[in-house]
Amino acid sequence: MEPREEILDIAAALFVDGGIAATSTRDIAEAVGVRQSSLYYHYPCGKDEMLAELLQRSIRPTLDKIEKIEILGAEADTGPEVLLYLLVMLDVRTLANAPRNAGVLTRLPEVQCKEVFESFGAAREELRAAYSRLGTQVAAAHPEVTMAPDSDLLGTLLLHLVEVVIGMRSDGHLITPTIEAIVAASCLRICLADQTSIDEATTRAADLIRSLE
Amino acid sequence: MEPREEILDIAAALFVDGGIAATSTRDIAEAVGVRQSSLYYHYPCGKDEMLAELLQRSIRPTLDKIEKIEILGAEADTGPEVLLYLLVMLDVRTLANAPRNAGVLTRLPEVQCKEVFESFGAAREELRAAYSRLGTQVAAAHPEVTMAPDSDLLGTLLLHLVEVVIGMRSDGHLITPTIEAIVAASCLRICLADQTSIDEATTRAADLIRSLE
DNA sequence: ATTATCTATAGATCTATAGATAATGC
DNA sequence: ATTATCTATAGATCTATAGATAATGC
Repeated sequence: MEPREEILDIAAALFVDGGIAATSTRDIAEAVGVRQSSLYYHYPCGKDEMLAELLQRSIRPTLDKIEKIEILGAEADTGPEVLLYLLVMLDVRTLANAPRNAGVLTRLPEVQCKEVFESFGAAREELRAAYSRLGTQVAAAHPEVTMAPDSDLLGTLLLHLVEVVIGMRSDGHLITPTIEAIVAASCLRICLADQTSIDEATTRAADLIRSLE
Repeated sequence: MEPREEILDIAAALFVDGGIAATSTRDIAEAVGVRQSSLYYHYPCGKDEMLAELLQRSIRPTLDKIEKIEILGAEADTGPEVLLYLLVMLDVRTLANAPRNAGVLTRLPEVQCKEVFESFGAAREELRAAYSRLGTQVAAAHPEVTMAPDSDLLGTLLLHLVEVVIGMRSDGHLITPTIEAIVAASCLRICLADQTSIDEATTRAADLIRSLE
Protein backbone atom coordinates (compact mmCIF):
# COMPACT_ATOMS: atom_id res chain seq x y z
CA MET A 1 0.00 0.00 0.00
CA GLU A 2 1.30 3.48 -0.80
CA PRO A 3 2.06 5.55 2.26
CA ARG A 4 -0.74 8.05 1.70
CA GLU A 5 -3.18 5.18 1.53
CA GLU A 6 -1.76 3.40 4.54
CA ILE A 7 -1.99 6.55 6.64
CA LEU A 8 -5.61 6.95 5.65
CA ASP A 9 -6.46 3.40 6.53
CA ILE A 10 -4.83 3.59 9.93
CA ALA A 11 -6.37 6.98 10.64
CA ALA A 12 -9.77 5.50 9.82
CA ALA A 13 -9.24 2.66 12.28
CA LEU A 14 -8.18 5.02 15.06
CA PHE A 15 -10.88 7.60 14.37
CA VAL A 16 -13.58 4.94 14.32
CA ASP A 17 -12.70 3.28 17.52
CA GLY A 18 -11.37 6.16 19.57
CA GLY A 19 -12.99 9.24 18.11
CA ILE A 20 -11.49 11.96 15.96
CA ALA A 21 -10.45 14.61 18.45
CA ALA A 22 -9.25 11.91 20.83
CA THR A 23 -6.87 10.59 18.18
CA SER A 24 -3.73 12.71 17.92
CA THR A 25 -1.52 13.02 14.88
CA ARG A 26 1.13 11.36 17.01
CA ASP A 27 -1.14 8.35 17.60
CA ILE A 28 -1.61 7.98 13.87
CA ALA A 29 2.10 8.40 13.15
CA GLU A 30 3.08 5.81 15.72
CA ALA A 31 0.62 3.29 14.34
CA VAL A 32 1.96 3.91 10.86
CA GLY A 33 5.55 3.68 12.08
CA VAL A 34 6.67 7.15 11.14
CA ARG A 35 7.34 10.48 12.86
CA GLN A 36 4.44 12.73 13.73
CA SER A 37 5.59 15.55 11.51
CA SER A 38 5.98 13.29 8.50
CA LEU A 39 2.22 12.99 8.17
CA TYR A 40 2.10 16.61 7.04
CA TYR A 41 4.03 15.77 3.94
CA HIS A 42 1.14 13.60 2.73
CA TYR A 43 -1.66 15.53 4.42
CA PRO A 44 -0.66 19.20 4.72
CA CYS A 45 -3.88 20.03 6.52
CA GLY A 46 -3.57 17.22 9.03
CA LYS A 47 -6.46 15.26 10.45
CA ASP A 48 -9.17 17.33 8.82
CA GLU A 49 -7.81 16.45 5.42
CA MET A 50 -7.75 12.74 6.22
CA LEU A 51 -11.25 12.93 7.56
CA ALA A 52 -12.58 14.78 4.54
CA GLU A 53 -11.12 12.10 2.29
CA LEU A 54 -12.66 9.31 4.39
CA LEU A 55 -16.07 10.97 4.37
CA GLN A 56 -16.04 11.36 0.62
CA ARG A 57 -15.13 7.73 0.11
CA SER A 58 -17.92 6.60 2.39
CA ILE A 59 -20.62 8.25 0.33
CA ARG A 60 -19.35 8.70 -3.22
CA PRO A 61 -19.94 5.11 -4.41
CA THR A 62 -23.60 5.31 -3.43
CA LEU A 63 -24.05 8.72 -5.02
CA ASP A 64 -22.61 7.45 -8.29
CA LYS A 65 -25.13 4.66 -8.33
CA ILE A 66 -28.11 6.96 -7.93
CA GLU A 67 -27.65 8.11 -11.51
CA LYS A 68 -27.52 4.60 -12.85
CA ILE A 69 -30.61 3.68 -10.90
CA GLU A 70 -32.60 6.59 -12.21
CA ILE A 71 -31.58 5.69 -15.75
CA LEU A 72 -32.98 2.25 -15.06
CA GLY A 73 -36.10 3.96 -13.79
CA ALA A 74 -36.61 5.63 -17.15
CA GLU A 75 -37.13 2.19 -18.67
CA ALA A 76 -40.84 1.74 -18.36
CA ASP A 77 -40.99 -1.69 -16.76
CA THR A 78 -39.06 -0.80 -13.61
CA GLY A 79 -41.33 0.29 -10.78
CA PRO A 80 -40.24 2.56 -7.94
CA GLU A 81 -40.24 -0.37 -5.51
CA VAL A 82 -37.47 -2.03 -7.46
CA LEU A 83 -35.50 1.19 -7.70
CA LEU A 84 -35.74 1.89 -3.99
CA TYR A 85 -34.86 -1.69 -3.18
CA LEU A 86 -31.79 -1.39 -5.39
CA LEU A 87 -30.65 1.86 -3.85
CA VAL A 88 -30.98 0.46 -0.36
CA MET A 89 -29.10 -2.69 -1.29
CA LEU A 90 -26.24 -0.76 -2.84
CA ASP A 91 -26.06 1.66 0.05
CA VAL A 92 -26.07 -1.16 2.58
CA ARG A 93 -23.32 -2.94 0.68
CA THR A 94 -21.21 0.18 0.47
CA LEU A 95 -21.51 0.68 4.22
CA ALA A 96 -20.96 -3.03 4.86
CA ASN A 97 -17.75 -3.04 2.81
CA ALA A 98 -16.34 0.31 3.85
CA PRO A 99 -12.89 -0.36 5.26
CA ARG A 100 -12.77 -0.03 9.04
CA ASN A 101 -16.48 0.73 9.16
CA ALA A 102 -15.75 4.30 8.18
CA GLY A 103 -19.47 5.03 8.02
CA VAL A 104 -19.23 5.60 11.77
CA LEU A 105 -17.42 8.84 11.03
CA THR A 106 -20.36 10.35 9.18
CA ARG A 107 -22.37 10.35 12.38
CA LEU A 108 -19.83 12.01 14.65
CA PRO A 109 -20.64 15.46 16.01
CA GLU A 110 -17.36 16.88 14.80
CA VAL A 111 -18.42 16.19 11.23
CA GLN A 112 -21.87 17.70 11.57
CA CYS A 113 -20.67 21.01 12.99
CA LYS A 114 -17.41 21.81 11.20
CA GLU A 115 -17.94 23.84 8.06
CA VAL A 116 -14.89 22.17 6.52
CA PHE A 117 -17.12 19.24 5.73
CA GLU A 118 -19.93 21.05 4.03
CA SER A 119 -19.16 19.30 0.76
CA PHE A 120 -19.85 16.04 2.54
CA GLY A 121 -23.03 17.52 3.96
CA ALA A 122 -24.14 18.41 0.44
CA ALA A 123 -23.45 14.89 -0.77
CA ARG A 124 -25.43 13.42 2.06
CA GLU A 125 -28.26 15.81 1.28
CA GLU A 126 -28.27 14.54 -2.29
CA LEU A 127 -28.60 10.98 -1.05
CA ARG A 128 -31.41 11.95 1.26
CA ALA A 129 -33.20 13.63 -1.63
CA ALA A 130 -32.93 10.46 -3.70
CA TYR A 131 -34.45 8.42 -0.89
CA SER A 132 -37.17 10.96 -0.56
CA ARG A 133 -37.99 10.91 -4.27
CA LEU A 134 -38.09 7.13 -4.58
CA GLY A 135 -39.86 6.65 -1.27
CA THR A 136 -42.57 9.10 -2.20
CA GLN A 137 -43.11 7.34 -5.52
CA VAL A 138 -43.49 4.01 -3.79
CA ALA A 139 -45.93 5.46 -1.29
CA ALA A 140 -47.93 7.06 -4.11
CA ALA A 141 -48.39 3.65 -5.70
CA HIS A 142 -49.99 2.41 -2.49
CA PRO A 143 -52.32 5.24 -1.57
CA GLU A 144 -54.55 3.31 0.81
CA VAL A 145 -52.91 5.16 3.67
CA THR A 146 -51.81 8.76 3.63
CA MET A 147 -48.11 9.24 4.04
CA ALA A 148 -45.34 11.80 4.46
CA PRO A 149 -47.10 14.30 6.68
CA ASP A 150 -43.96 16.23 7.35
CA SER A 151 -41.57 18.18 5.15
CA ASP A 152 -39.13 15.46 4.36
CA LEU A 153 -39.56 12.92 7.02
CA LEU A 154 -39.61 9.98 4.67
CA GLY A 155 -36.20 10.63 3.11
CA THR A 156 -34.58 11.13 6.48
CA LEU A 157 -36.21 8.06 7.90
CA LEU A 158 -35.03 5.86 5.04
CA LEU A 159 -31.53 7.28 5.24
CA HIS A 160 -31.28 6.48 8.93
CA LEU A 161 -32.85 3.10 8.55
CA VAL A 162 -30.16 2.10 6.08
CA GLU A 163 -27.51 3.43 8.44
CA VAL A 164 -28.59 0.91 11.03
CA VAL A 165 -25.96 -1.32 9.45
CA ILE A 166 -23.24 1.06 10.61
CA GLY A 167 -24.25 0.52 14.21
CA MET A 168 -24.56 -3.20 13.71
CA ARG A 169 -21.06 -3.42 12.34
CA SER A 170 -19.86 -1.47 15.37
CA ASP A 171 -21.47 -4.13 17.52
CA GLY A 172 -19.46 -6.76 15.73
CA HIS A 173 -22.06 -8.12 13.36
CA LEU A 174 -21.25 -9.04 9.80
CA ILE A 175 -23.74 -7.56 7.37
CA THR A 176 -25.16 -10.70 5.80
CA PRO A 177 -27.49 -10.98 2.82
CA THR A 178 -30.20 -11.67 5.40
CA ILE A 179 -29.70 -8.32 7.07
CA GLU A 180 -29.49 -6.63 3.71
CA ALA A 181 -32.86 -8.12 2.76
CA ILE A 182 -34.46 -7.21 6.09
CA VAL A 183 -33.34 -3.62 5.80
CA ALA A 184 -34.43 -3.29 2.19
CA ALA A 185 -37.84 -4.82 2.86
CA SER A 186 -38.30 -2.62 5.92
CA CYS A 187 -37.62 0.44 3.79
CA LEU A 188 -40.32 -0.58 1.34
CA ARG A 189 -42.73 -1.30 4.18
CA ILE A 190 -42.19 2.13 5.61
CA CYS A 191 -43.30 3.42 2.22
CA LEU A 192 -46.46 1.34 2.62
CA ALA A 193 -45.61 -1.22 -0.03
CA ASP A 194 -47.59 -4.44 0.33
CA GLN A 195 -46.01 -7.87 0.60
CA THR A 196 -46.66 -8.75 -3.04
CA SER A 197 -44.80 -5.77 -4.42
CA ILE A 198 -41.99 -6.32 -1.93
CA ASP A 199 -41.55 -9.90 -3.08
CA GLU A 200 -41.53 -8.76 -6.68
CA ALA A 201 -39.02 -6.04 -5.96
CA THR A 202 -36.78 -8.49 -4.12
CA THR A 203 -36.46 -10.84 -7.06
CA ARG A 204 -36.24 -8.09 -9.69
CA ALA A 205 -33.57 -6.29 -7.69
CA ALA A 206 -31.52 -9.45 -7.33
CA ASP A 207 -31.48 -9.72 -11.13
CA LEU A 208 -30.71 -6.10 -11.83
CA ILE A 209 -28.03 -5.57 -9.23
CA ARG A 210 -25.28 -7.10 -11.31
CA SER A 211 -25.75 -4.50 -13.99
CA LEU A 212 -25.14 -1.76 -11.43
CA GLU A 213 -22.09 -2.97 -9.56
CA MET B 1 -31.42 24.77 38.27
CA GLU B 2 -28.77 23.69 40.78
CA PRO B 3 -25.24 24.19 39.55
CA ARG B 4 -24.40 20.50 39.27
CA GLU B 5 -27.44 20.06 37.10
CA GLU B 6 -26.74 23.10 34.98
CA ILE B 7 -23.19 21.97 34.31
CA LEU B 8 -24.48 18.60 33.21
CA ASP B 9 -27.01 20.13 30.85
CA ILE B 10 -24.49 22.43 29.24
CA ALA B 11 -21.92 19.67 28.99
CA ALA B 12 -24.51 17.54 27.23
CA ALA B 13 -25.20 20.27 24.70
CA LEU B 14 -21.52 20.78 23.96
CA PHE B 15 -20.67 17.07 23.85
CA VAL B 16 -23.56 16.37 21.51
CA ASP B 17 -22.80 19.01 18.99
CA GLY B 18 -19.05 19.20 19.16
CA GLY B 19 -17.93 15.82 20.38
CA ILE B 20 -16.57 14.82 23.75
CA ALA B 21 -12.81 15.07 23.31
CA ALA B 22 -13.27 18.24 21.27
CA THR B 23 -15.07 19.91 24.17
CA SER B 24 -12.63 21.13 26.81
CA THR B 25 -13.44 21.65 30.44
CA ARG B 26 -12.79 25.32 29.75
CA ASP B 27 -15.48 25.34 27.03
CA ILE B 28 -17.96 23.94 29.50
CA ALA B 29 -16.96 26.36 32.24
CA GLU B 30 -17.26 29.36 29.95
CA ALA B 31 -20.70 28.31 28.80
CA VAL B 32 -21.78 27.85 32.41
CA GLY B 33 -20.22 31.17 33.37
CA VAL B 34 -17.72 29.90 35.89
CA ARG B 35 -13.98 29.25 36.07
CA GLN B 36 -12.59 26.08 34.53
CA SER B 37 -11.27 24.74 37.83
CA SER B 38 -14.61 25.24 39.57
CA LEU B 39 -16.10 22.35 37.64
CA TYR B 40 -13.95 19.95 39.63
CA TYR B 41 -15.78 20.86 42.79
CA HIS B 42 -18.95 19.35 41.39
CA TYR B 43 -17.34 16.72 39.20
CA PRO B 44 -14.02 15.66 40.75
CA CYS B 45 -13.31 13.30 37.87
CA GLY B 46 -14.01 15.88 35.20
CA LYS B 47 -15.58 15.15 31.83
CA ASP B 48 -15.68 11.39 32.29
CA GLU B 49 -17.86 11.77 35.33
CA MET B 50 -20.28 14.06 33.52
CA LEU B 51 -20.41 11.69 30.61
CA ALA B 52 -21.04 8.66 32.80
CA GLU B 53 -23.96 10.46 34.42
CA LEU B 54 -25.40 11.44 31.03
CA LEU B 55 -25.12 7.90 29.72
CA GLN B 56 -26.90 6.46 32.73
CA ARG B 57 -29.74 8.92 32.38
CA SER B 58 -30.17 8.11 28.74
CA ILE B 59 -30.80 4.44 29.35
CA ARG B 60 -32.06 3.99 32.92
CA PRO B 61 -35.69 5.05 32.30
CA THR B 62 -36.06 2.42 29.61
CA LEU B 63 -34.42 -0.27 31.71
CA ASP B 64 -36.80 0.43 34.56
CA LYS B 65 -39.73 -0.05 32.26
CA ILE B 66 -38.60 -3.46 31.09
CA GLU B 67 -39.56 -4.91 34.45
CA LYS B 68 -43.00 -3.40 34.36
CA ILE B 69 -43.53 -4.66 30.85
CA GLU B 70 -42.59 -8.20 31.74
CA ILE B 71 -44.96 -8.10 34.69
CA LEU B 72 -47.66 -7.14 32.24
CA GLY B 73 -46.54 -10.05 30.10
CA ALA B 74 -47.23 -12.45 32.94
CA GLU B 75 -50.90 -11.55 32.69
CA ALA B 76 -52.17 -14.10 30.25
CA ASP B 77 -53.98 -11.87 27.79
CA THR B 78 -50.99 -9.76 26.74
CA GLY B 79 -49.24 -11.17 23.68
CA PRO B 80 -45.57 -10.59 22.89
CA GLU B 81 -46.49 -8.21 20.06
CA VAL B 82 -48.08 -5.83 22.52
CA LEU B 83 -45.12 -6.08 24.87
CA LEU B 84 -42.58 -5.41 22.16
CA TYR B 85 -44.66 -2.54 20.83
CA LEU B 86 -44.76 -1.05 24.32
CA LEU B 87 -41.04 -1.38 24.87
CA VAL B 88 -40.29 0.27 21.55
CA MET B 89 -42.71 3.10 22.25
CA LEU B 90 -41.22 3.78 25.66
CA ASP B 91 -37.68 3.60 24.37
CA VAL B 92 -38.48 5.94 21.50
CA ARG B 93 -40.11 8.39 23.87
CA THR B 94 -37.19 8.31 26.24
CA LEU B 95 -34.81 9.07 23.39
CA ALA B 96 -37.17 11.68 21.98
CA ASN B 97 -37.38 13.50 25.29
CA ALA B 98 -33.78 13.17 26.40
CA PRO B 99 -32.52 16.69 27.01
CA ARG B 100 -30.12 17.87 24.30
CA ASN B 101 -30.56 14.61 22.42
CA ALA B 102 -28.10 12.96 24.77
CA GLY B 103 -28.72 9.62 23.06
CA VAL B 104 -26.11 10.77 20.54
CA LEU B 105 -23.47 10.21 23.18
CA THR B 106 -24.18 6.51 23.47
CA ARG B 107 -22.99 6.01 19.91
CA LEU B 108 -19.69 7.86 20.15
CA PRO B 109 -16.49 5.85 19.81
CA GLU B 110 -15.10 7.27 23.04
CA VAL B 111 -17.92 5.60 24.94
CA GLN B 112 -17.56 2.23 23.27
CA CYS B 113 -13.85 1.88 23.97
CA LYS B 114 -13.27 3.40 27.40
CA GLU B 115 -13.60 0.85 30.19
CA VAL B 116 -14.86 3.62 32.50
CA PHE B 117 -18.23 3.16 30.88
CA GLU B 118 -18.60 -0.57 31.21
CA SER B 119 -21.56 -0.12 33.55
CA PHE B 120 -23.29 1.67 30.72
CA GLY B 121 -22.27 -1.11 28.38
CA ALA B 122 -23.87 -3.63 30.73
CA ALA B 123 -27.09 -1.63 30.87
CA ARG B 124 -27.22 -1.47 27.11
CA GLU B 125 -26.63 -5.19 26.95
CA GLU B 126 -29.60 -5.73 29.23
CA LEU B 127 -31.78 -3.69 26.92
CA ARG B 128 -30.57 -5.62 23.92
CA ALA B 129 -31.38 -8.86 25.69
CA ALA B 130 -34.92 -7.67 26.36
CA TYR B 131 -35.40 -6.82 22.69
CA SER B 132 -34.02 -10.19 21.78
CA ARG B 133 -36.37 -12.03 24.13
CA LEU B 134 -39.51 -10.22 23.06
CA GLY B 135 -38.57 -10.23 19.37
CA THR B 136 -37.96 -13.95 19.40
CA GLN B 137 -41.34 -14.54 21.05
CA VAL B 138 -43.08 -12.49 18.40
CA ALA B 139 -41.27 -14.32 15.63
CA ALA B 140 -42.18 -17.68 17.20
CA ALA B 141 -45.85 -16.76 17.01
CA HIS B 142 -45.49 -16.27 13.25
CA PRO B 143 -43.48 -19.28 12.19
CA GLU B 144 -44.32 -19.16 8.48
CA VAL B 145 -40.79 -17.94 7.86
CA THR B 146 -37.69 -19.02 9.74
CA MET B 147 -36.01 -16.25 11.64
CA ALA B 148 -32.99 -15.33 13.71
CA PRO B 149 -30.32 -17.29 11.88
CA ASP B 150 -27.51 -15.61 13.76
CA SER B 151 -26.54 -15.54 17.41
CA ASP B 152 -28.37 -12.45 18.46
CA LEU B 153 -28.98 -10.55 15.34
CA LEU B 154 -32.59 -9.80 16.12
CA GLY B 155 -31.97 -8.02 19.40
CA THR B 156 -29.22 -5.90 17.92
CA LEU B 157 -31.31 -5.06 14.89
CA LEU B 158 -34.26 -3.93 16.99
CA LEU B 159 -32.01 -1.89 19.25
CA HIS B 160 -30.51 -0.06 16.32
CA LEU B 161 -33.83 0.40 14.60
CA VAL B 162 -35.18 2.20 17.64
CA GLU B 163 -32.06 4.35 17.76
CA VAL B 164 -32.91 5.70 14.35
CA VAL B 165 -34.75 8.41 16.26
CA ILE B 166 -31.46 9.67 17.68
CA GLY B 167 -30.18 10.37 14.20
CA MET B 168 -33.45 11.92 13.16
CA ARG B 169 -33.37 14.33 16.07
CA SER B 170 -29.81 15.23 15.07
CA ASP B 171 -31.16 16.11 11.66
CA GLY B 172 -33.62 18.47 13.27
CA HIS B 173 -36.77 16.36 13.18
CA LEU B 174 -39.20 16.29 16.03
CA ILE B 175 -40.13 12.75 17.00
CA THR B 176 -43.87 12.79 16.37
CA PRO B 177 -46.42 10.12 17.24
CA THR B 178 -46.32 9.25 13.55
CA ILE B 179 -42.64 8.43 13.66
CA GLU B 180 -43.13 6.55 16.90
CA ALA B 181 -45.78 4.40 15.26
CA ILE B 182 -43.71 3.80 12.14
CA VAL B 183 -40.73 2.67 14.18
CA ALA B 184 -42.80 0.42 16.44
CA ALA B 185 -44.61 -1.18 13.53
CA SER B 186 -41.33 -1.69 11.68
CA CYS B 187 -39.94 -3.49 14.70
CA LEU B 188 -42.88 -5.87 14.72
CA ARG B 189 -42.58 -6.42 10.99
CA ILE B 190 -38.94 -7.35 11.34
CA CYS B 191 -40.15 -10.03 13.74
CA LEU B 192 -42.46 -11.25 10.99
CA ALA B 193 -45.67 -10.10 12.63
CA ASP B 194 -48.56 -9.82 10.18
CA GLN B 195 -50.64 -6.69 9.69
CA THR B 196 -53.53 -7.92 11.81
CA SER B 197 -51.44 -8.52 14.87
CA ILE B 198 -49.65 -5.21 14.36
CA ASP B 199 -52.96 -3.36 14.28
CA GLU B 200 -54.06 -5.14 17.41
CA ALA B 201 -50.82 -4.40 19.19
CA THR B 202 -51.05 -0.74 18.21
CA THR B 203 -54.41 -0.22 19.85
CA ARG B 204 -53.68 -2.40 22.88
CA ALA B 205 -50.39 -0.62 23.45
CA ALA B 206 -52.05 2.79 23.24
CA ASP B 207 -54.35 1.69 26.07
CA LEU B 208 -51.69 0.13 28.23
CA ILE B 209 -49.04 2.80 27.93
CA ARG B 210 -50.59 5.06 30.52
CA SER B 211 -50.21 2.42 33.19
CA LEU B 212 -46.47 2.31 32.50
CA GLU B 213 -45.49 5.94 32.35
C1' DA C 1 16.19 18.37 -8.72
C1' DT C 2 12.62 15.85 -6.43
C1' DT C 3 10.77 13.02 -2.97
C1' DA C 4 10.22 11.53 1.51
C1' DT C 5 11.60 11.39 5.63
C1' DC C 6 13.78 13.17 9.90
C1' DT C 7 15.04 16.43 14.23
C1' DA C 8 13.82 20.16 16.88
C1' DT C 9 10.79 23.28 18.58
C1' DA C 10 7.44 27.39 19.23
C1' DG C 11 3.19 28.32 20.70
C1' DA C 12 -1.07 26.93 22.02
C1' DT C 13 -3.72 24.29 24.33
C1' DC C 14 -5.75 21.30 28.18
C1' DT C 15 -6.29 18.84 32.80
C1' DA C 16 -6.06 18.68 37.51
C1' DT C 17 -4.27 20.27 41.86
C1' DA C 18 -2.91 23.56 45.72
C1' DG C 19 -4.24 26.98 48.28
C1' DA C 20 -6.74 31.69 48.97
C1' DT C 21 -11.16 33.93 49.58
C1' DA C 22 -15.76 34.84 50.70
C1' DA C 23 -20.32 33.68 52.01
C1' DT C 24 -23.53 30.89 54.68
C1' DG C 25 -25.17 28.16 58.59
C1' DC C 26 -24.49 26.71 63.35
C1' DA D 1 -17.28 24.71 60.02
C1' DT D 2 -18.99 24.02 55.45
C1' DT D 3 -19.84 25.23 50.86
C1' DA D 4 -18.65 27.10 46.66
C1' DT D 5 -16.10 29.64 44.24
C1' DC D 6 -11.69 31.87 42.81
C1' DT D 7 -6.38 32.60 41.27
C1' DA D 8 -2.35 30.55 39.83
C1' DT D 9 0.15 27.12 37.90
C1' DA D 10 2.77 22.54 36.92
C1' DG D 11 3.05 19.25 33.77
C1' DA D 12 1.48 17.09 29.94
C1' DT D 13 -0.04 17.18 25.81
C1' DC D 14 -0.84 18.48 20.77
C1' DT D 15 -0.37 20.90 16.13
C1' DA D 16 2.19 22.74 12.60
C1' DT D 17 6.38 24.76 10.80
C1' DA D 18 11.48 25.39 9.71
C1' DG D 19 15.18 23.40 8.21
C1' DA D 20 18.51 19.18 7.88
C1' DT D 21 19.34 14.76 5.70
C1' DA D 22 19.37 11.09 2.60
C1' DA D 23 17.88 8.59 -1.27
C1' DT D 24 16.28 8.44 -6.04
C1' DG D 25 15.91 9.85 -10.85
C1' DC D 26 17.67 12.75 -14.56
